[in-house]
Amino acid sequence: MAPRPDGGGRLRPVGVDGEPLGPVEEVDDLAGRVAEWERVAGPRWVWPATAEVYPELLRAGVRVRRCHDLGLAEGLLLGWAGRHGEPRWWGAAWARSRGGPVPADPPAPRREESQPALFEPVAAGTPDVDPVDAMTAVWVDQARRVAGVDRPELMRLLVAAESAGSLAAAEMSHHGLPWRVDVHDALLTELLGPRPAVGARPGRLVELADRIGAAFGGRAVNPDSPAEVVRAFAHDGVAVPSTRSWVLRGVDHPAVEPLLRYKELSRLFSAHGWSWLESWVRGGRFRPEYVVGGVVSGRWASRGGAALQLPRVVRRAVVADPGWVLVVADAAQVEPRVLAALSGDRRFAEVAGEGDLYAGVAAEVFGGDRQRAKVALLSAMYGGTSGGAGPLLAVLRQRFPEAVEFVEAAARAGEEGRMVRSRLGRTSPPPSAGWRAVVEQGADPGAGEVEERQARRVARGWGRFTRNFVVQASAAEWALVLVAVLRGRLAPWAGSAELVFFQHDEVVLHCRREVADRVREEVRAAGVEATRWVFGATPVRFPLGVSVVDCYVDAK
DNA sequence: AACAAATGCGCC
DNA sequence: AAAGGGCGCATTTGTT
Repeated sequence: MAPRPDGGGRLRPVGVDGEPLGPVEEVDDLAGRVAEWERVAGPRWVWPATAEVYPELLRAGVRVRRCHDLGLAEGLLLGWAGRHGEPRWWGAAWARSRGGPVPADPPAPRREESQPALFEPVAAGTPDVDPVDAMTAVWVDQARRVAGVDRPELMRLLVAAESAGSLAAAEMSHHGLPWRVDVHDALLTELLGPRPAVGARPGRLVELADRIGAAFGGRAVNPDSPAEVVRAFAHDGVAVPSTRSWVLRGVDHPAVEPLLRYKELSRLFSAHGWSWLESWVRGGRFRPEYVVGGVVSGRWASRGGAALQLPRVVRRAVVADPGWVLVVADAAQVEPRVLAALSGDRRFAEVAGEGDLYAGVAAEVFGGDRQRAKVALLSAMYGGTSGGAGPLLAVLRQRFPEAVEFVEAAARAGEEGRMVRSRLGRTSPPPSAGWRAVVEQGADPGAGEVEERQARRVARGWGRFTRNFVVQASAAEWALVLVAVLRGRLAPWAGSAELVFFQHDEVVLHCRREVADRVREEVRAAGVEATRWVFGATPVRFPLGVSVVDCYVDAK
């Protein structure tokens, strides 16, 4: 399908090999035609980019079951080939498949002009090519490239899940997260005082700033300025490297307590205060825009409203409509479970059965000390060794050698500048030319100690990235497939149960109270199904904590 | 005045 | 001995 900026477009049914099954249709009401096709056939829509096409369909009241997002698929396939930086929109993909010069960027949509923007790049090169033909060619070419990777069935799943995720993302933005402005406002007033005039600080912050000044002997100190705060501490004979909260917590000075409180409240005020409410909540809904695959690891990013960083306190304002409830599903300890499944470490997989994984590991090797087990595992997955994690990791390795070796191998690959891949085939970007230059300089026989040390540091840094990539990206895939499966399972409940929020390993649904129990079961079943899709017959379990609540803050 | 980097903190 | 993955956003500080 080739949409036009004016709401019309061209489409044509094709078979699985791209062969035409009917004529190209040119319609003025694309949404209406899509709805008809959905009714009679339920096709997989091949289109340029869900984020550009689907929101408008949703506004017209049209949902689709399946799609193939050419841009997202292109990104995955380019990444597989180690060509992460190249343009991934469908026009570039088309040019690439023809061996022609690849246009850098899609033309900006220009609604007013008669020449539809999406047609331009094709028209510019070869005026006689129909965009529907070009898109079909890209789709066929992508299928061919998927078939060429070493586990085509997994890449096929990834491409399908990414597209399904893009549909879910647009639907979540469309539906929105239920948001009670009155509750949020009351919360802000309770913590900060009444809403201040534009440009002014709320009363509670002014009061805390005064206390901070007084604690520094009456000097004027702007608590928002780290440099000033550091100087003020120095003046009182207290050397602090920075004003980070965790640093200040270890400092003995009367200004610390009000400073910490100030930081906390000032962040609430500036990041999720009244102006946030005015910018992002409309008609009782918070509608963030999700960027599917926006993070290298395949996690989603978001644009606007810091949707994926909603602080716990403001979740109090997320309240189901009357007669509705929120079903909040949170996958527990996904990343270590993913590591268990990825590595095939039998003993580790056993402790990654049902229940608390960290406790299981603790019982196995750390004498029941859950905290040490957690530190050891985080260090394995992130590459950190602070807080005495190094020896703990060594203990972990003795008991779970394959699991630890799996992440160590990924780290070595990164240190050597090689790429690594997730379970389904998402590929880490190659390191930059600057990185290679530094690392190679360090390996040079004539290199000095400084260069060697820098090279080692830089190489290890990239190793930490690839070490984490294999786990984080595979975890993101499990969650992506969960969303895709769940979306399918919820289709019969359209209008009574909607996905409204997704955050890495947590989904929130808004549904009528009377269907909540059945929805809860769908969520659980989707978790089991996602595990089977991504990892096959693994003994590892991915338990989902599912709460049915009126308010998001009450989940778990 | 406009832009970029650094700082700090929220989430997973 | 030290060494910690991925983001978005607001504010301050430094540069042009």
